[in-house]
Amino acid sequence: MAGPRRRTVRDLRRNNRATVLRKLYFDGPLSRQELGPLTALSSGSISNVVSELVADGLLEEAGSVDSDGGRPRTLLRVAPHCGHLAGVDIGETRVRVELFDLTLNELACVDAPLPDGHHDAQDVVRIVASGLAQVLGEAKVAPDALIGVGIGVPGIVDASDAGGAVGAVVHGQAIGWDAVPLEAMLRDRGELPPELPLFVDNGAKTLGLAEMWFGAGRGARTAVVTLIGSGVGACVIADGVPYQGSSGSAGEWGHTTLRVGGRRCRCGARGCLEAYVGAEALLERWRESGGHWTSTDEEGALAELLADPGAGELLDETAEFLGAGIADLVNLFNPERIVVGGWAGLLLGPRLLEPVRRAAAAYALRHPYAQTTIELGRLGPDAVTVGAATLPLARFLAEGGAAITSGEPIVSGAS
Amino acid sequence: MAGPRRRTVRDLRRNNRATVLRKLYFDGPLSRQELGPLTALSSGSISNVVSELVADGLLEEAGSVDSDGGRPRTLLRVAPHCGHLAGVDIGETRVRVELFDLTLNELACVDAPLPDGHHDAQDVVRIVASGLAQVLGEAKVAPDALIGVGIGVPGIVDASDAGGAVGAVVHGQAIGWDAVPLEAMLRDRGELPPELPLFVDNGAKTLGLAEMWFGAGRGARTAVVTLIGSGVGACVIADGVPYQGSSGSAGEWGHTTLRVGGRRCRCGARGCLEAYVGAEALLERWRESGGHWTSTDEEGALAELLADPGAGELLDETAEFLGAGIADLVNLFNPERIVVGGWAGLLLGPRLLEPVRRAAAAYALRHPYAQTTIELGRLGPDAVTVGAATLPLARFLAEGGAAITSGEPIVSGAS
DNA sequence: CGCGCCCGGATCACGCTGTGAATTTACCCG
DNA sequence: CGGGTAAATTCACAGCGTGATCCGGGCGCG
Repeated sequence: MAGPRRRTVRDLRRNNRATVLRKLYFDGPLSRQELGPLTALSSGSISNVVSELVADGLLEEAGSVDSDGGRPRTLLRVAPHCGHLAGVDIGETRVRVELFDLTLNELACVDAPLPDGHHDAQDVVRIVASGLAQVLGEAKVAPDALIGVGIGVPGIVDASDAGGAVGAVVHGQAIGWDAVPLEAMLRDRGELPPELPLFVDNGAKTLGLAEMWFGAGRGARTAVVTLIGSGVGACVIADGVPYQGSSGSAGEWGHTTLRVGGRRCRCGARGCLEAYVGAEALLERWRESGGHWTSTDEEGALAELLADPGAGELLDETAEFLGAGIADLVNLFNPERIVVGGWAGLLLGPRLLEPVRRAAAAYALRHPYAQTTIELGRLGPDAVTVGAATLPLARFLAEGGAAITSGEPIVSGAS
Repeated sequence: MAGPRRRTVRDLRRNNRATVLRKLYFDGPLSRQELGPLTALSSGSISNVVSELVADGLLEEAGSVDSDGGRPRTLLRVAPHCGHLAGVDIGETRVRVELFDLTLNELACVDAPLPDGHHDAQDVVRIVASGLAQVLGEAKVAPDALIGVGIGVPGIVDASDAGGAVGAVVHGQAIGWDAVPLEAMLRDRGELPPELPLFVDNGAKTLGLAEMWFGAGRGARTAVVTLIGSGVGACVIADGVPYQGSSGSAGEWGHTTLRVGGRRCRCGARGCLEAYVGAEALLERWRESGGHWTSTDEEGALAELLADPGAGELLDETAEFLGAGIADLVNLFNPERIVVGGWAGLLLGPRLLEPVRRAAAAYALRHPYAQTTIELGRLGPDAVTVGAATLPLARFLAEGGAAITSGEPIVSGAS
């Protein structure tokens, strides 16, 4: 597979650039002085690295603060407009393209509805490409000012190079995609700069990333963001980076078995977590127990369920299943934090969180459970684009903002 | 917690030493010539690094092979006696201390039985210390020729520094240990060289490591080694290193819930995997369904179960549970390989492997399942010591064989 | 038997790195 | 206007990997 790759003394500089850039990105404006201890670099190196970064336009000065009686320290920050990022959310019902500056402020956004059911991949690719062109135009950003594009898709993304096609391949049963070489198709249109970093990952994972960077997961080094919507998924963060597994399809928590031989799940197996706590399955169970609703969308229906005093038992049972599922995560991953997200998760949260915590405590081992907190997500489902944009951003920071041209094929899931 | 640490140009050399050392360790004798492409180092660097390592006594020449018409290449290999490793297995019924050379050949071994039930930690520590002294004496190895000691314990090892005590703290319900600061106790005896690297980890995990290094897991970068004995555990390897979680207690697969509200498990929860496929639980279930045995030990009893033609249904059910449990691992971790080990796993393997594969295929998602192979372990339960010795060895290789003196507190779980 | 060839390995000049002390710069205060 | 102070830069130094060059051992050809 991948040959061993470690190189020269130049990489030191790249790493130090990355360290400085990251520190400055996350921990606000800092002076060169403070940067030293924080990055374990000597004052000399800080000076060199910073002036290089300033020359490259990645850093800018941001005022200064007095230092009693001496030269004031000048603060540094990442220049928000030194590059732009795009996030794409390919959902089951719409495509959403959003343009951000480096600090992930929204600059422009377009939404394109998608007809129900199967989506011809070619069509979707066209929509994405024109959406990108549109947001760039709206915000008056040149295409080569794009640092990278992240795309969240509904389905499993295979980052392994199997199949011959270069780049990410998407298997999305929900929208009828089977081994769609999304990255190659997008590139082949020739509208994007040929070397533009392109990242494709599961939409649930990108949502999880957003939650980790800017939501309830902030600060945790190892965490699991659970996403409960119509179906159920999860995004596992180990040591600050998404855990990918051998082919990028790790974290399929929804199809974890909670009852051997139990309810039939839409994946074909029996007793999956999703078959009990996914919104679709939950409503189905409500109907079976005599519930009914008038809303035409799942979201409204679920709200009606929550308002029904007769659904208490159903909800308690759901909490037990969800708690047991979370306990599995606690036992297997031993995270510091578990975030319950997804539109259904956020809707159910206020009602279920406490019973879920109790169930998780009962089902999990004491020791790892004591290390974990279970919290509600803080970001809505629209954060998929933000999370997707996070992918090229992470790469950008990790490279120290270097011109990304060389070697290493750019593939989804690259950390 | 841990401040950011990255340093100087000297680390480059350390890394390259490590790369060369590792390559040579795993892929047998190689010439300097071959080493170049394999480590992505220039011939000059290879020359420098190798001569340094030879001067340090870590490498030695191992014959030469003709190169048609030119100067023959001299082969290099790691010097097996340039250092020694000790592995300790603290089991529920005995302590086992084994001494290895660098290639993990056994040099000496002592076994000390432990009385049943609770074990006073102080006693165990004494036994370990004297065991170490004994194997060193038997093999005529000086204590400072020890590269490090690895210890496998039955219980959860907390590597986080909570509690004030420096070093690994062990929570072992099975032997009545609660927050035993094993590392500190061992060091406080003062018999070991004060800077000797000491690693403590769960015995199941060290067994898993052994399987990864020398058994059925060889070559896989991400894998899960499942360990079925009286109880059930697992060792998760992500990208070649053990996945630890936030406090080192990840991989508690045995207490994953397979049936919400199901059988009571000895951990207190209901429906754990262990409550169905652990040997203890399996025998219990056999008894409930009318089985009986004459052996006094679980191993013999399990053999009798396997020989009983009337137990077919029970075994099929067990296979379904085990398959579902493995499917959970496949869905969550997306490994390239799953190894079924542990004494009970190995005993049940020939009978159960096929039905387990079928069940796993049914319960897991198609895509990740297609990426995985499910295999039997190849190492017996005695490999705990080998796996434990693997811990300091990994550190030794990662440090490029550098004198391990400085900085970084030496703690279990350090990768 | 001797010569030339060929290839593995060592050497060396070069450009690059981070370090840390000395130096310069910028601002406040009296 | 000059002294004091602390931030930021500069600079000599040691160390690294690179890759061209050099050395030397053994084979095959004449």
